[in-house]
Amino acid sequence: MAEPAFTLPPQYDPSTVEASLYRRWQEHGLFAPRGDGAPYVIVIPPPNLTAILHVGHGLNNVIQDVLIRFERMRGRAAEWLPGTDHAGIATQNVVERLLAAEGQTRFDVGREAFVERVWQFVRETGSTILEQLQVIGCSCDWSRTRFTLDPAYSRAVREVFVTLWEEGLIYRGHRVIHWCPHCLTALSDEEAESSDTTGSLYYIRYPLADGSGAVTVATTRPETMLGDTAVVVHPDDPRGTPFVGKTVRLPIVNVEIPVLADESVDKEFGTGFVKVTPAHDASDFEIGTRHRLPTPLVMTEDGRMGEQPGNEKGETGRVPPELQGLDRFEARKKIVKMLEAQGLLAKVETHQHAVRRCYRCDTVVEPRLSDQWFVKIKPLAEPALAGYQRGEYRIVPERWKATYENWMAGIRDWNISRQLWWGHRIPVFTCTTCSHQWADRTDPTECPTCGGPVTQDPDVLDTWFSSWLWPFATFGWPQRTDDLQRFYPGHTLVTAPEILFLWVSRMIMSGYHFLGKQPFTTVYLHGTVRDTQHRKMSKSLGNGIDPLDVVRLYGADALRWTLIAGSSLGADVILDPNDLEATFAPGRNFANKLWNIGRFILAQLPADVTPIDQIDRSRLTLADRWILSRAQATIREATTSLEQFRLDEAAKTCFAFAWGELADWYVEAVKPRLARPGAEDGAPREAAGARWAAAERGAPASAQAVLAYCLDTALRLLHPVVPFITEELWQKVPGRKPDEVLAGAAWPNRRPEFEDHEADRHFERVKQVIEKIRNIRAEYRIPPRTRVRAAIVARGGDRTEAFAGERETILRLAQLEELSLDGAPVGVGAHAVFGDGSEVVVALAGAIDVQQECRRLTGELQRLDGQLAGLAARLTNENFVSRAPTEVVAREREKERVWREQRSVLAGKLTALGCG
RNA sequence: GGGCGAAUAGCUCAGCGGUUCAGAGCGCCUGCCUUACACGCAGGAAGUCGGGGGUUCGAAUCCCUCUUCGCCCA
Repeated sequence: MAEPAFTLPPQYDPSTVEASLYRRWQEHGLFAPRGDGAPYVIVIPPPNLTAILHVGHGLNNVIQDVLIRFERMRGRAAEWLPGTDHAGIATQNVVERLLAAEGQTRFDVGREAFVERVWQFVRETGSTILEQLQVIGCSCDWSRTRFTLDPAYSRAVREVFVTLWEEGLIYRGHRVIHWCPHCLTALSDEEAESSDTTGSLYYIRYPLADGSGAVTVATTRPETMLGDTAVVVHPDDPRGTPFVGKTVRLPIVNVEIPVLADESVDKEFGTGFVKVTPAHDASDFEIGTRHRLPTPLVMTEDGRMGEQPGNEKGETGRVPPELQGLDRFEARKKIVKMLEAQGLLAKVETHQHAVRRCYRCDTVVEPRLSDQWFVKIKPLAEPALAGYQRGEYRIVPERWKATYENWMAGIRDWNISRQLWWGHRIPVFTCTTCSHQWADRTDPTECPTCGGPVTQDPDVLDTWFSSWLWPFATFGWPQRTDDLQRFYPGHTLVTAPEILFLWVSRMIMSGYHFLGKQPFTTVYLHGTVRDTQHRKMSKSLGNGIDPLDVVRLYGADALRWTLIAGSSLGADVILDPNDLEATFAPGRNFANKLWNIGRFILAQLPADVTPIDQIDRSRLTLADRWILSRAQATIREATTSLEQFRLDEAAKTCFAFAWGELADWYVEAVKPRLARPGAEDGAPREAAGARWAAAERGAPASAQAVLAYCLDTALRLLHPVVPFITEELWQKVPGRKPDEVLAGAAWPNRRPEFEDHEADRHFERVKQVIEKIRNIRAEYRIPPRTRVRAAIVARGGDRTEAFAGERETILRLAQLEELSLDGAPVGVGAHAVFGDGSEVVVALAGAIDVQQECRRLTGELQRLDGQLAGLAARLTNENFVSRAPTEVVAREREKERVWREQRSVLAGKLTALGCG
């Protein structure tokens, strides 16, 4: 072909191609499952509809995209189902803030108008994050996008609730739950996240009613003392025995409460005496129940001190006027002061303890006695756990096994009611006439028992009570839809460990309970994205990275590359938000390298480039055979790595092939062949020194075919990780039909006929020769332009013919003017000796410094002697020879033989040079 | 208090029983605008694989222990 015109710009500019490539994929309908291959299903962990894409989402979704693109290319009917969840608390909070900006509260506008307002918000911004996923290249099946408040999805939620109700698994619990005073709702155990906090432990004296002294209790929450109804001590604690049965006078409140014995008391904690606040502490509630204590609430729902209407047993007067309405933390300070003034504060210690906070707003959770709906979870957990133990699904990495099993075995009932307006209204109805209460699949107009008027429970369901149905409600359950038949059970669930309990385990439970099968076969738990101080990236710390900034600066592929290549199985990903350049440049550089590999190769290819399977293999050069063989190894390794979720390994393997082998060696090796003027396909040529080769070996056409094949293979292999750049280049490969798209192309098949261990070995030697010559050149500071003469003496397993076949490669890449292979001396020179004894000599007449050369070779010799000594020690060790596997011993003996050969050649050189 | 994980080159990480396995990327040093790429090419320096003990013919690699850090559960 004519002098190639490099029409492509020398630098890849992602911003000009990404959006249109994404559109192209969508127009081709590639993201919906195609063909009749076995399905491969991933359901997305639905982000909050209020969420803005952060780099954690980025990691999570890019991993899913790599997997789905890989399986799609392998011919599976790939279904990656996207969507969002309605995020009850988070969304309600956001809209309440919008209202607050207008000077209103949700109570001002009323429930119906408020919910309508939220829907308006959802319609305006609810799909923001899904659109952002497209920017980073996610190939979700947008035709099946779901939302947990879709009508069909809502029917599934209701069906599940009513079914559980009918099965007797839903009950009304009167107990102490986690209450968020900011969100004004109950939370489940999993939504109240505990964190270790440095607080104070206050020791308070409670005077005995009979004036005979006092007992001292220790507490981290002094304000709860207003609700104390007893003091307990362990029955075996000798310190307590004299006091059990007496009463103390509760300070400030000024009521008398009993001192009781209870086995649950930890004798080691504080003084051994524990105050009991049944309405504001879960374990105190249990103590209270055992001893039939009253349960006065002393705080309002928004976390202020106050009597609560409906306070049982009509007890009032526990909160003195000066504390009424005071925030609980203000009250704590004031109560401590009051106690101090009365001489009742014994001491204060700093104290490490766990404090639970609301997972949505970070407010300190207040334990609070209340009535809530609970799911009896053991009957759901047991089949799910049994299925795990039968191996019906697995968790990767496996180290999560113990955590998961322990949690499932010790699981506690699930509080599913939330005092919110945004969400699935709980379908429990009560007759105002006869008090009949039931759950209903449709909204009743009258009581089925007495025909009286009915009211619906005002609360909504926990958002997780809808998202735990995600793997099947999204496919139409409870309808027996085609999608459900086809896509349930799914395959891979990719998420972060922090929602293993909150979400993953519950999906598994609901899957077993409602469909009798695990929802997916593999749970892949990836790491967390952190900054260089290993802090989780968060908005409040300001250490986050905006993925869209990265896309703007370096391209989506650079972002994806960094996230995938930088995170090994389940390990955290450390990124530096203060140095985006250092963090993402490797990805950008790699994309640009690929671009230039493509730019060069494409410029070499004729429009009718020969397909690799039509090439006469006998006409391939050593370099051809080598790169073709390397391509097979790369296909094999990348495929295996992806199958094992080792995405980083797959990425790095392909990187090494494309850059380290194809670009650095093969492309360089074939340049002379491609540049040969007038070279025609199959035309005989005079290959200087190619005595062993057939005359037509190494024709440009075969080089072109090999280049085309290797480029095509590399692009296919890398496509799941860096889809944009690979697609852009692949489009330009000759012979492409207009409707062909890499995203819809096949994963490369291995071609065993190109696996060639001999070529691997021989070309490896050619590379070493070149590297050794370059190394000598650098050491002797030979200017890059200066061409020198060199000689190779092939010994042992090395073949002169192999070097002869790549003579031009060696000449070019080592900057030689002449290469001798016939053992003829080249005069004074620098030597290098390989294992097996093969020798390289670089002629350095004039430049050579004999003393330096002696030092160099002596160093080599000493290194070799060290290695030989180690080997000898092993081989003379009878234990080693008798106990080590025979193949290991044989390998060591072979090594010794080769190194001895190398040593003797080296020693000969030293003698010849006259070194001391 | 219980459980899990991490500690390998200046940084971020691979390697997890066999010495040409002490590696990669970034950074660093020295040369190069060699007609695909300076977001590049070539060469190079750099780690007693956290400390100690043990198992083994042989240990970054397995076991114990200590130290430091992180996470989860109570």
